[in-house]
Amino acid sequence: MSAPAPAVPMADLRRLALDHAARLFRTQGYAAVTMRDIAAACEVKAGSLYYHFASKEQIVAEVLDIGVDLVFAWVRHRTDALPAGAALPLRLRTAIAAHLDTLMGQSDYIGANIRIFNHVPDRVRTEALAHRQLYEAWWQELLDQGARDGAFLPGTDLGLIRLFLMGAMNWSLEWHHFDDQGFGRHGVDAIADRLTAMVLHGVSATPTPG
Amino acid sequence: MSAPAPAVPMADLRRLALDHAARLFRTQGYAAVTMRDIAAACEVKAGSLYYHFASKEQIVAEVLDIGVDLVFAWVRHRTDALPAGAALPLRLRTAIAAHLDTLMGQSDYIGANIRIFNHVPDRVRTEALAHRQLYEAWWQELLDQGARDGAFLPGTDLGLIRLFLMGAMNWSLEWHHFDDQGFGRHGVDAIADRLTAMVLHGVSATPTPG
DNA sequence: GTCTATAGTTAGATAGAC
DNA sequence: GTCTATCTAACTATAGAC
Repeated sequence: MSAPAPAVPMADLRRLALDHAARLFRTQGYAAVTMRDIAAACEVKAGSLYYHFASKEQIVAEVLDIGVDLVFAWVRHRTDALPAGAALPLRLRTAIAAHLDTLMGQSDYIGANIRIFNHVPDRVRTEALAHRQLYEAWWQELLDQGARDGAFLPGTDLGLIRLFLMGAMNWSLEWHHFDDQGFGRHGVDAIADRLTAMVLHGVSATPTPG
Repeated sequence: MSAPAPAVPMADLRRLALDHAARLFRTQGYAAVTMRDIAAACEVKAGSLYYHFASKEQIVAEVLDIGVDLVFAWVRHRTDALPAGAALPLRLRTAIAAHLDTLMGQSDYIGANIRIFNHVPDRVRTEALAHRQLYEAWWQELLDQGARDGAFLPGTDLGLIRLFLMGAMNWSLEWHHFDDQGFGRHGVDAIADRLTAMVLHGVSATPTPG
């Protein structure tokens, strides 16, 4: 089972251009990718893109939002499929696996979002930030619900824990490659298990002090 | 005590240009920053930069390497100052605090390194990667030494743990701002304490299963 | 060491043919 | 719906004045 494609149907070139733009933005950055580059990847001429998009800014704005939509939809889909009373460790492990699955899978969209977010024009970034914050709020609520259920040590700053966790997950973009001989050999689920275990129980051989 | 300035003396404009280039690359990306932008920030004309640098590629190559040099020097300085027999928890906490101190302090260099690494020309990235790997190897050795001292649970994959930790630290670029009302209110040491505690002992209220 | 001026190239975007 | 052609502006880098 892998993350679904975007649900919104669209003209072939429009969808193809977004796919290629996401890949090019992720690998080369925002300013380095030209409308001619995107068009060439689609095997059309640059002028054709302007039938489907008003500007380069519109393309990147859609790419950024699709990235969040894809990962958010897949994480919700997987966690919604859990039994109603599932406890925090299982819910957390499932959400982590789904997030990593999208990052490490076929989605250039969320990779582009993470890598070029700070480098897009101000208007685009402001709107993309609002979109991203809805997703981050979902994670915060996952953790806050766990706290209400008594899953965490008293005094745990779950805002900070969420940021540490997002960083640990999103940094996998920098080291995970499906075709390498390194950590790509780990399955996504195995990596998710390790990260969940570290966040919840740590890796120290000695018990928590205090 | 804060991270030191680069140790290599250089002409005023050369150093000034690197400082501004690092800041501009971090905030805008690589391709989006022009030689005219860097020059304007230094209050000179673009042609003047070519007395000090052969090309834009040379500027970005130096910025990337200085970023690693700054954080590596500060992390080593702080950990070298520990007592000879310091155990892993203290060594890890000190290294994490030093790394975060550089990221959250005045250094745009390491911020630029992290944010534009994937978007610089191939030659530049290849050389910057080799430089970066020396620093990553230092962290791996820190953890491996801890393992030899019995500090970690048997079966811990310290390669993965290092990647999770680097991600949690480096992602602070995305949320830490000294002038905000958010997590910028936490001191660097307090954040380092929380991250060290999570990695070593986790945040679960219940003991490690199994 | 910094400047002006400019060569040569390429960018985003548009108009109108087909 | 895609094309060709093109506008205006901006880019890196260089040459040579000062």
